Amino acid sequence: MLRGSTTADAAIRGSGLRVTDSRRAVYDALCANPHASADDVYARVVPTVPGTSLQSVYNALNDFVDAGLVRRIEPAGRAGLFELRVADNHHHIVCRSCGAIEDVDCAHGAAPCLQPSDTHGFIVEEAEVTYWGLCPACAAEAAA
Amino acid sequence: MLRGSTTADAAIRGSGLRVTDSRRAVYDALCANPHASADDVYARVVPTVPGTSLQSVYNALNDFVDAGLVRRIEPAGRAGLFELRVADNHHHIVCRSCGAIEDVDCAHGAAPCLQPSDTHGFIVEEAEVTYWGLCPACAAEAAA
DNA sequence: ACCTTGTTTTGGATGACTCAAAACAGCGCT
DNA sequence: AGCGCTGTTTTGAGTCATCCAAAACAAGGT
Repeated sequence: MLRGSTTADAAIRGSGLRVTDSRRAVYDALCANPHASADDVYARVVPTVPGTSLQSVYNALNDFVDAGLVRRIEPAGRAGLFELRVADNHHHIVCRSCGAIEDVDCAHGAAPCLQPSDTHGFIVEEAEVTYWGLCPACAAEAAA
Repeated sequence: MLRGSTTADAAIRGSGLRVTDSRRAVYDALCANPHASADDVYARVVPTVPGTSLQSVYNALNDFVDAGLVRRIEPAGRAGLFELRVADNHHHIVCRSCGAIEDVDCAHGAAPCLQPSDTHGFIVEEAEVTYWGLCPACAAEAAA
């Protein structure tokens, strides 16, 4: 029967997309790994959807992003990452050593959480913050 | 004689790097275009340093970055950009429509200009902010 | 002027991602 | 339950930014 989570079904269908095994598996993979690259997702999807392709994963991810179901982030120097948390203006903290990523809620509540000092006439729609540092494990290792 | 700017010479030599025509030209290109991709730099360098290669531009840019002379930024979905402003914790505002970029000084003065609400145990070294929006030209066009 | 060592050139390789056409499968309809 | 329209997946190739490595070359101290 290969039933996946019904929440995935609802989310996918609710976005006006057809529900397929492939998409369900991609959605579930993102639930299991909240900051996954396309390769990460593929690795999780392959065992349950044999014969699937990396391209299908990209298709599904891009469709989800277009539908507003998934958010794509791209820390400098890394492959794109996908996450299900969406539309809540949260940010990210990235470990410079091992690449670990955690969510950081916006310190100031509602979006946009910051205003630039000088907009140069730009209309600012969003402020994206990336904190760079060391995760606990790498910090401990560096101290030794 | 092909003399380039003496400020370039001083900066390059001051970083412990040898002064070459190629590097001088790359430095000058960054002066002329404060947010240039490797291709942009190459386009500006070729006319004055015939026979140079894109790889040489990459070499020079990477050497500059390693030496702390140049900063590399990478707005999501775009090629890396290089700038001479360094070590002053400024941020960027990027036009979603045409890709125009401007510097934005840190609203809160000294680095790091923000602290996350929850660090998840990470040691935060830097906060990088990217403002996304519409430049004046694209905003005017969108309004019409 | 010379020699050491850093730099440039050349050519190839990689990773992340996209494009496009043909095969396939949801799901609304009857 | 079956049909068919239309969206989805597969396959295979292609692109772009960037890097790697070996050989030719040149900056600058002696």
